[in-house]
Amino acid sequence: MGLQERKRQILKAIIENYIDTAEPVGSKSLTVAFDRPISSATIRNEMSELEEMGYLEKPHVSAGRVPSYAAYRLYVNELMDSAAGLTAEIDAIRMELEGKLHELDDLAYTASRVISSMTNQTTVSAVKSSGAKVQKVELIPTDNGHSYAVVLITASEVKSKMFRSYEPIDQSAVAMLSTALNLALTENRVEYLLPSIARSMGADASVFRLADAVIKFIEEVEREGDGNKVHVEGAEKLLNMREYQDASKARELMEYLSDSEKVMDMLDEAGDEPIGIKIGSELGDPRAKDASFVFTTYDIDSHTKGIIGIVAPTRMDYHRACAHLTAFKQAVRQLGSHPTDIGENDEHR
Amino acid sequence: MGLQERKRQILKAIIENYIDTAEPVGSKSLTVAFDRPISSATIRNEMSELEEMGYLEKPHVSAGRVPSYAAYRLYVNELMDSAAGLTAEIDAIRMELEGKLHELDDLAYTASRVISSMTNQTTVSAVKSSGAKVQKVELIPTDNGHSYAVVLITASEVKSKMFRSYEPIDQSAVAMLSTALNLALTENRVEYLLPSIARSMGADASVFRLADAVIKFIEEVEREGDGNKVHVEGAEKLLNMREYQDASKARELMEYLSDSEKVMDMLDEAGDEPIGIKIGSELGDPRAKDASFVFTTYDIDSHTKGIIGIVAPTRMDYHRACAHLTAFKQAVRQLGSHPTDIGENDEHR
DNA sequence: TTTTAGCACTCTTTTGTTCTGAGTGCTAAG
DNA sequence: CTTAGCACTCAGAACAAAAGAGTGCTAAAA
Repeated sequence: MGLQERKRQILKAIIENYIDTAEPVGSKSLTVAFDRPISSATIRNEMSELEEMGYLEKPHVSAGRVPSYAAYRLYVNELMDSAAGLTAEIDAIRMELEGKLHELDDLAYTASRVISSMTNQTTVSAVKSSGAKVQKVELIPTDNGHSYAVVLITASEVKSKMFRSYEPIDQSAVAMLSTALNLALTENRVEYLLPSIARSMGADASVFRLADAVIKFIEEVEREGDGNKVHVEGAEKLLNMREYQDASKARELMEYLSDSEKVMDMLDEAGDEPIGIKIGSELGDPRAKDASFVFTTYDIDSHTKGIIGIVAPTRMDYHRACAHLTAFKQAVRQLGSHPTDIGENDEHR
Repeated sequence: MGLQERKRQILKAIIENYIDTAEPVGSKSLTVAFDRPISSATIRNEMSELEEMGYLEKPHVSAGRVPSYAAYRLYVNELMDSAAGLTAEIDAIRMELEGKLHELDDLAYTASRVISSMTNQTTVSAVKSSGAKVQKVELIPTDNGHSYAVVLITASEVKSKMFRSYEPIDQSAVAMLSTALNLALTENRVEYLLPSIARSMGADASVFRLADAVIKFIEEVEREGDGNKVHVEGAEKLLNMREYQDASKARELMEYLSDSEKVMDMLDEAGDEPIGIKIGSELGDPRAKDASFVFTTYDIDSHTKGIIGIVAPTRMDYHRACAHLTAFKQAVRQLGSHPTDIGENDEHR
């Protein structure tokens, strides 16, 4: 159902104008926007057809037109100059980003801060590790004699936690426990370990309790990975936008952002496209119906994926957002693909 | 300069009324608020004196009166029913809190979420560890042969980080490095270690680099402690408040909250009072001049302090806020003072 | 001396009205 | 098919009047 070339041009101009000004655009203001000038009347005709097709709406009869959801969808799919043709700008952004993202460590957090301040928009980011397999456990005594640091190592991640016990713990029993735990890990039978420990060293209750706590921690790490926290950065920037001058509108959206596991879901669903774009109702929540989310996912390691994106009104500058995220993605790849001599990598959460 | 009893009563009534309604309160509406009824004219007289003394202001001549900064200060200092007389309510809140805060682990984050949702207000929290002394380092090889988990143990905290090296690292050299590092730690001379390592094992560049990275990490942990991140929870709740219906007002305050190291400063300054209250301009930032911050600090361990507080318009319900924070403080104390058999404790950041 | 009723006065808020301007849709001519 | 012209619509601004809330002051009552 291809749109004729001129309609596309007009629609594109309307959208970009609206993105810029947040104000309904009228036929007159468009006459200047073309090589061969067209009269406002002609544009009006086209506009009214575009309206019939569902690409434009008017807030009221004597306002200009405003792009509809369908228009934005079309815009990002077909009309927008693709990020591909933008290498120069992207390179510039990437350079700037690379200067600020030194380590994969804490990437999600840092990146959301940096991108939020570069774009002056709200960003949302999250990290999820799944299927992480704990491969090794270390029990490290601390000097006072009754606390233990427990360290788990998964494919490419360390997690640690401190446990304290009221009574001192018998050293040799802990050594045995450690061996047993690691053995159980390689054999994948951690869950059966506790009873047998109870049998073999039942006397020493404190070791048993330590074992219990450690096993719970192992299971938790394997089950939940990284805790899946979602981080919203620069929420206040939404309040700069025309469409969120109304406090209760803004509040709704912010609630959606902070409450939502939707972001995690997107990470799960995210296909292979480099940049994902969810427009308005595609976000699947009435509170976010006037917002869009442009995001990208990236791999931190084989078990850990990250997602980061920009949230803004539907009339956001998709082009710029894509550029930034593309640049980010490149910067990460470069950061990751370069296990330099001592590359610092992720940490505990 | 004690205020006569009746003036105090009237002022208190005005403040509490205003806290409740956010609307200037007039003389008439107060006549009902006393045991022995007083006429509105009398109240008007008192009010106008209170105004002269600087406790009341009027937005304009035919509105009621609004408490001034001085009034709030007086209120929290003298007028407000002290939290002490509230044990029943506090107990109830504490019970609820205890149900939700199981571990010191991640306390700052969890607590801010829980308190924000209980009070329906914005909370700010932060953790700072200072003077932490790294006492032990473990270098744990992971199976692939060229990555190392490095674990630091301070007084009561574990921190870990993964380092990768491109080439495999010689095991025995690492063992030596580990010994050297721990020795240097006990002797407090980590900073002198690197050159001597370079001398003794200069051949093996990868070990040298690992050493370098680990030492940097040690220094970073000792210097910066926990990274001092400030966490703001429930920012959107500000947008429910009358005084932040204006988006740009709200934006300013939110900017202040997320940008600010002021919270950290407060933690540093915080004296021994159980609850701190900063009203309006006391926050020392024009962006926060119409807000107040009620906060409390707590010890996670001897090197780690936390702060958590509630942010709201100056006409916030100080009483309730204090009750919640007092309850929180009690809950934490109970959590901490109870190093049960296996008490789970804090983690890496 | 203190309290209170009464009343004039002030100033915001609300409501209603008119006016203006932007932008459209339609018609008829190019 | 495009464009000029024009009547029409409607939101928002500007203005005016009315309503309402609350005060300050005065003079009488306690």
